[in-house]
Amino acid sequence: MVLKRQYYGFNGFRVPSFPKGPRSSRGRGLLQKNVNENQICAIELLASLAGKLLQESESSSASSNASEAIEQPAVGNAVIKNEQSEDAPLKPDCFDLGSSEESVCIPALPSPNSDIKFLLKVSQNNANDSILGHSSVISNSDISDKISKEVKPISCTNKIKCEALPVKVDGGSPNPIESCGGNVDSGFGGQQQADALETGDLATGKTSNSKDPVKLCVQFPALNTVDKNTKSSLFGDPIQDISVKRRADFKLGLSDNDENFSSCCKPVNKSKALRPPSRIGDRRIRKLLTSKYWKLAPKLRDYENPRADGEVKPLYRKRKYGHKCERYHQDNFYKRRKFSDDGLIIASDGGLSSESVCNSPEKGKIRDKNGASAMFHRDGLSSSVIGHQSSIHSKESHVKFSIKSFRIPELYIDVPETATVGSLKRTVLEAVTAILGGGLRVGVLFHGKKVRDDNRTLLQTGITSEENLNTLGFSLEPSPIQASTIMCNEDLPASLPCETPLPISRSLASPALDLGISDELADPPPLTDSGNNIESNHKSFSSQTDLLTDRTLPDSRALVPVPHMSAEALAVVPLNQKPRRTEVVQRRTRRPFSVSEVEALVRAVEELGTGRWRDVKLRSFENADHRTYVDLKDKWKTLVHTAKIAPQQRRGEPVPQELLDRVLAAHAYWSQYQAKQHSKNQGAILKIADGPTV
DNA sequence: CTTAGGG
DNA sequence: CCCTAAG
Repeated sequence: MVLKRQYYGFNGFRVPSFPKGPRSSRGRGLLQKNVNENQICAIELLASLAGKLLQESESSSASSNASEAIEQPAVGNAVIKNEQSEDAPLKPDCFDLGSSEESVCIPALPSPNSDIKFLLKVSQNNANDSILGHSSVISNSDISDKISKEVKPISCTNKIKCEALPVKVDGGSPNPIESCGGNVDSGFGGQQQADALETGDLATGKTSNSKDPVKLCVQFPALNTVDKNTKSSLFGDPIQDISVKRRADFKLGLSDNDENFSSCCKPVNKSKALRPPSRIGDRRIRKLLTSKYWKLAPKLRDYENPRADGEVKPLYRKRKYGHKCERYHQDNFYKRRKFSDDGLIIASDGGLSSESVCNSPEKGKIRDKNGASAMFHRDGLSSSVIGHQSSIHSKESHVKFSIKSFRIPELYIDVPETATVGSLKRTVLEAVTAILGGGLRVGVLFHGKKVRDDNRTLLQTGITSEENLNTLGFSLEPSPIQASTIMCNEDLPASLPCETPLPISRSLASPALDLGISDELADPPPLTDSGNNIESNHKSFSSQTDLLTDRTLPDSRALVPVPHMSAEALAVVPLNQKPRRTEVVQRRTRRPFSVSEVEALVRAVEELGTGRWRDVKLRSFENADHRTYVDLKDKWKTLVHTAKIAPQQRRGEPVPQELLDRVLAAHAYWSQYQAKQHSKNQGAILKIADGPTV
């Protein structure tokens, strides 16, 4: 059939005139962020704290009475003690996060009991722009950097200094904490920041006043556990009866967390150079990880966050970023496991999730001027830990406990209605990150649903009125930290206005949130793309999970249940056992193509034709690293299908008919083209009357 | 690594 | 989206 050239405004279809670039050109190496290897996984950090705490209590129990320890913020306590006991002395200075606008000072020695307030200030200017993102990025890396120096690579001993907890993020207002250091690293966007600084100063940890900050209580989900009884809390809450009298080795045995490790630890470059030699092995592992096993994932977290999409770690990243991580983790696990015999075992379910948002009457609203500013004081991150002393007191007490959740008592977020969700996420992240030391990303939940569009404003999203705030929640998730500063315009160059988030937000925005389990059921037939069936997944959970249940995890509720079994089964991921769920792979999160993406795709295909997906990718999706050429090809496939069906049958974000028409036209054109080529190859010189000219 | 297709 | 066979 002859296509009307008019259809295509420009030159109509053009036969690929240029030869396929040498494959060599493929080498695209971007987003390779050097993530600190020592980046500490939040979970580990927390777990470590717990461990430290326990150790602490035991050691201090001799001289100091338990109450003492109890009175003080566990963190501070632990930190201090650590400092003395551990080899590397803590640096008295704080960690400066770099930008002058936002610096995070982490006092090495938080004074116990002191009501330290932390402020997080973000100037308006930065709220939506890159600066914020930028600083954020810097902050993270910086933190991890710093921490890495202070903290030994997490090892079996888990010596981690958690000086990172008390944090103050502020533009530079005087503050007790601030004395700890200078903004050595600052130097980013001085001008803007200067302005920013003036916009507000929340130096004093006072609640912000005139504005109605939204008070949020962020709750960290629970670290899993192994046992019952003893309850203790970290971070401020009195520790109740920590039965560990002796040294207890602290172990982190995350059943499904190994994945988190991978995401937290450090993304590995995906360049070949960094890849482990054996590809065959990779391949095998990959296979193992895939299909058959990924389904197990749901099981693990199925209880985690029922109504909020469970957090899932982007396991699929492994593929891209290498397998080093895997090994790394395995090693860790192995080590940990070895020690598990006489240690604490903390199993944590990977995602730190949080939700409950407490709407404080007084400060109930979000509004206010410019930048998003958040301030929160740390009465202590609180968490409840349920511990249990092993019945047998022989050598070392075995303490198994679970940390139900960590909480950040008060987190005041004060942002203008015009702030974007993305900035809100960042703001919260800043706060949380400062506290946990990075490695996390924040997800926003509203009405139980994840709000992924970072570009929507709170107003648009409806996160403004007090009533609504009640349904606002945040989730903490392990961050893949691919802070790709480079990837600013992840989206289509041409079509998208560059109001796109920014580096940081990118990572934040990346829907690692969807339960990994997401789609399977949700995936609609190859009709339309898009469609936010994010929520539809919940149901699938149960059914699906059930199938997957296995004895190893008697109780699927990742965090809650403390299987009666030994650590072996639970915490320590049976690394040594069968391949099994140790490596549960998650399905990539669904990312419906936006209209602009479709537009770009159509345009590219019109010009390049089908069959050259790599080129299409390079041409229009170079910066959209989450779109592989296969994705593009698949999308095209669905587009063609969509274009053929009745509009009523289409689902998801409607694609302009105009585009669909172009899809059909292009599809027809290129199909014919291909057919022609084919016949040629066969030597049959078919004359195709109106075929496109070559 | 890419394509092309089925699932 | 995933998985794979093929190239």
